[in-house]
Amino acid sequence: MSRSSSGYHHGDLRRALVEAGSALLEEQPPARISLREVARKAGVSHAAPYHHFGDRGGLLKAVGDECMRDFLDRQEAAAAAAADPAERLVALGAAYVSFADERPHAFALVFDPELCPPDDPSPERAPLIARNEQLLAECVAAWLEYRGRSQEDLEALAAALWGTVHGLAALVGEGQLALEQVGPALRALVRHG
Amino acid sequence: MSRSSSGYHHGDLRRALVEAGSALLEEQPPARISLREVARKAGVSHAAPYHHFGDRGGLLKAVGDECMRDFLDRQEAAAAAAADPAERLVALGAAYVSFADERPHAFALVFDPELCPPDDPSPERAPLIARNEQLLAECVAAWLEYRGRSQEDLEALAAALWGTVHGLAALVGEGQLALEQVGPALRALVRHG
DNA sequence: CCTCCTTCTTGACGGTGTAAAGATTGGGGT
DNA sequence: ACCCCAATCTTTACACCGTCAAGAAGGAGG
Repeated sequence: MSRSSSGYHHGDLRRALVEAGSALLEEQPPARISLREVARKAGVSHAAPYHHFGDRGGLLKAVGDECMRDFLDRQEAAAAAAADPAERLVALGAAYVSFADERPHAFALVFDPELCPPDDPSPERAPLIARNEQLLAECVAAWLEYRGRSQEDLEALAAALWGTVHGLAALVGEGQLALEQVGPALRALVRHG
Repeated sequence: MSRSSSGYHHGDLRRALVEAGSALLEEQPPARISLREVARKAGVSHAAPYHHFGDRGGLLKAVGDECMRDFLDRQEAAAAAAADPAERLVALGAAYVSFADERPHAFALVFDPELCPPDDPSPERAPLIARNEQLLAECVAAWLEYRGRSQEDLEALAAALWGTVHGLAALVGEGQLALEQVGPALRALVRHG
């Protein structure tokens, strides 16, 4: 079954393709990844992917889902390891930025509006998005309570923090900003109101 | 000279191609814009662009330069129209975000690390980058003085503000955040330290 | 054992980026 | 005035790509 080295019936081609795509993504931006190259890397014909993913976008989206999972895992692990709510918020942001720094193409794919649309209702993506939103909301809510403030503008504050961290991450991922500049930048932002 | 409708010697093909590319960019993301389609739109053979721009990337970069100019003009106009340094900083950010909202593909192109590398030393791009950095630095410096604070961490604060605004702009441009959420988000960020 | 259904291959089509070679034209030197 | 040249654009060609249609291979259930 899984030990068939003869052409047809690969065993678990879907996973193999996603892994091949993920491997290529470490060295190439999403736009440069071709379906045929992924198929070649997985040792199958160029049309094989079409049965598992409808088209090129489908494959890239599956790879993006994998990246999103990694991205989320990292945020959750960082949040879990923090002591108090303030540290937790910082750890969350640090995980966000360092992911973009270490895997810029994966980060770009996750936020590519063509390949990974933001309002994707698919059963693979939707729970990930929900979990990420919830994680952020929880951390911000805990921090607000920790500081003894009202939860009134929880949503707005969450959006603002998301924007700040996302912007720094994007700039780092695109090479516009060095990772070392992020820490000082955030410290300066806290210092001035 | 410029009125030659017969095939060869277009007159000002370079500009025509950039304009055709810019027009396509209003409806398509950079990745979907093909050299041949741009050439077609300009009424010229598919290999014509190669004499003016080395390759596809060259054309897209030229289009990106044009977008960057628009982007900068908008920021400068917004900054010039503001009364005091505080308003000026807000206006700068608002211009940044609204550009990403109105022309998401242009925004994406300007910050595409493949097509428009961040450390591009080319004579078209370098002055634009410098001008933008200077504009931000000036606005932040003026604001610091306006508030009677030290200019010590000017650079770090500029990076932080850039990150914040860029993040919100990117999220809006990618459809992850609605434009209406940006104002409340920033207000919440100011409210809490 | 035979059949069916899933999975994968082969082959083909149009589109793309790019390079090489050929056509056209405007302008400078005589 | 002419000729030649260099710049500009076209034509042709090639490899690669995404996608679709048809066919082969093999496992699962009768």
